Amino acid sequence: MRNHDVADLLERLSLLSEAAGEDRFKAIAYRRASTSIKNLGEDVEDVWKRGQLDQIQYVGEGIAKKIDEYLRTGKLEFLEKLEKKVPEGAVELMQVQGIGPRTAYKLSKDYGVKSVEQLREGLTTGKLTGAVGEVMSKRLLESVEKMKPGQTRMLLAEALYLSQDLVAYFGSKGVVVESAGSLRRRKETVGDIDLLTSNPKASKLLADYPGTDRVIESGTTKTSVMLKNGVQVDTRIIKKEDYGAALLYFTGSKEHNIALRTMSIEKGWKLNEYGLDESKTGKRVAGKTEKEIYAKLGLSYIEPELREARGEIEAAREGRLPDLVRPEDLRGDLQMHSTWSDGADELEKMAEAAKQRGYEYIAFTDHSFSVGVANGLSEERFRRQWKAIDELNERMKPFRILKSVEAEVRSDGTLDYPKSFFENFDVVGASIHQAFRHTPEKLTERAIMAISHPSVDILFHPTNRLIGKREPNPIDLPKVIAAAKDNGKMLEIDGSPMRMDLDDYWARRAMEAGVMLTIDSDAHGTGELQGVEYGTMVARRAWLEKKHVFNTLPLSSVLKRLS
DNA sequence: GCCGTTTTCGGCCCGACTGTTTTCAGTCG
Repeated sequence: MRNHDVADLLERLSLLSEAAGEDRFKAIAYRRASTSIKNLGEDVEDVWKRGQLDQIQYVGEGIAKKIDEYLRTGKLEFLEKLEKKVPEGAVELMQVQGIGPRTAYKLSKDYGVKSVEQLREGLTTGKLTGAVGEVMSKRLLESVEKMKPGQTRMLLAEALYLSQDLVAYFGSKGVVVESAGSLRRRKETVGDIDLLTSNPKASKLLADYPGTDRVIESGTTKTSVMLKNGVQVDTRIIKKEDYGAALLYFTGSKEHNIALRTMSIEKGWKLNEYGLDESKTGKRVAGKTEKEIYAKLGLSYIEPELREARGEIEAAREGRLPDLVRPEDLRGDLQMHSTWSDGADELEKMAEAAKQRGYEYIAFTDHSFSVGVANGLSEERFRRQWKAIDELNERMKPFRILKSVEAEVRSDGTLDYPKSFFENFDVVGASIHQAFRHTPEKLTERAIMAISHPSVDILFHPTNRLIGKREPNPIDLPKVIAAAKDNGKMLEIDGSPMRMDLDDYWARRAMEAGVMLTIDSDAHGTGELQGVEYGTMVARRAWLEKKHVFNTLPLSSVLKRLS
C-alpha cells in the first residue's frame, strides 16, 4: 500500500514548486493529485500495474510519468533537481503561519534563514528588520511560539466539549450560535472553533467569555479571541438572509467548497460566503439555507461529515448519498471494561448505565491473562465473572450482558487461552497492545492470525493508535481487511476519544470491501460509555449506513450471527 | 500540470485582511 508515500511525494513536489517560485497552478495541480491519491479507494500500485495511472482524477501525463518513475526506482530525478533549486529552509519556513512561498523564498535566499529556529533568533535580535516590518515581525514571532509542541490540534471530544460550553454561555445571554468548521464536519482533530450567529451582540460576549484570555482581532463581522487554554475561537456575524451560504462556506472543507463553486460557475452563478448569485446581474439565487443552495446546484443535501471532496458531490448529484448511521441506531456496545480488569466501575453499575442509554445488550470485554498491568483475568477468574454476569442477566431481563473478552494477541500471534475455553464466550474481540514495535510484516501476520482464529469475532482498535501520542501500528490494512472479509470477521471502530480506530478512511475501505463493523465505546467507566457517539461520528465520515454496523442489530439477530 | 457536452488553449474558487502597496501582492481559510 503505497498511497501515502505517493501522496506525500506529490505534496512535497507542490511545496517545493511553490517555494521555487514556479507557476502557482503547478503547485495546485500537484496538491490536487496528492489529495486524489490519498482518497483513492484502492492501492495506487495496483492502478500502476494496470497502466491506468492517468485515469486517476487530476493525474495527467506528467504526474503519471513521475509516479511511474517513483514506483519503479524509488526515486524521482525531477524532485531532486527541484530540491536543488529551492533555498535551504524555505519549505520549513512555509510551515509558519503568515509565511507563504514569497516570504519564505526571500527570507531563506536573501537573509540566510534556514530554519524556524533561526527565524525566531533573527526576529528577536532584530537581524531581520530589513526583511519584515515591525508588525509582521511581532505576528511571526507569535506564530513561531504557537508551533511549539502542545499547541497542536485538539481532539474532537475536547472541541465538542468546549463548543458545547460556548454555545451554552451564549445561549444564557440570549444569543444563538452554531459551530462550523472541521468541528461540524466531526474531524478527529480540530484546530480552532468557528461560531456563527446572526446576533451582533456576539462579538462583545465572546470577549467577555470567562475562558477568554485576550482578543486577537475584533471587527463588525468577525471577532477572534485566544482562550486561556490556548484555543482560538472566532465568531462571525452573518445576516439572516446569507446564513446558509455562510454556514456552508465556514463548514468547508475547502476542497468541497471549491468543487461547489466550480459547479456554480458552470451554471453562470457565483458562490461565496454571502450567497449564490447570478454572475452577470448579481441577482440572488439562494443563500438562506444550505439545503436551498445544494438544491439549486442540483444536489441533495450533503451531511457535514461527508464534505471532504471524497465523491460526495457526484453521489449527491446521482441521488446515491448514504443514509448515515445515527447514534440512536445503536442497540448495544461490544467493548467495555469493569473492575474485573482495569475498569473503574463494577459490572452492575456499568450495566445499569448502559441500560439507561437504551441498549438491549452489552459485552464486557475485560482483558485476558497476559495483560498483567491491566489485571488480565485467569480462566478461573473468568468463571467467577460469568457467574456474576448470569445473576445480573437474570435480574435485568430482557437486557442482556454478553460474556466476552479483549483477548491479547501475543507476540507470536497466539491468544491467551485454549480454543475450548474461548467457546464459553458469547463474543470475542482480539487486540494487539503488546510488542507493537514489531516490523510491519510481523504485525500484519499477528493481526491476520488473530482474525483467522476460529473463536475471534472482532479485531478491536486495529491500528492501536493514540491520536497525538502514538502513531498507528504500521500494519497492512488492505490485507487485514481482506482477511476479515475472507473469514467473515468484523473490524471495530473504537470510539474512545484518543483512539477513533479504525479511522474514517479505513472504516470506509473496510465497508466497501464488504466487512461488517462494530462501533464500541471501550469504556473503562460509566462516564465513557458515550464514546460510541464519537465512534458514530467516525462511522458517518466513513459513509457507513445502519446496515454496515453490527451492533445496530437487535439482540436476537446478534446472538444468531455469533452462534 | 490538468482539463474540456461552449474549449486541445487558456483558464484554473473567492473574498477578507494586512502591510508600507499609493492600486496591489501576499497570505489565509
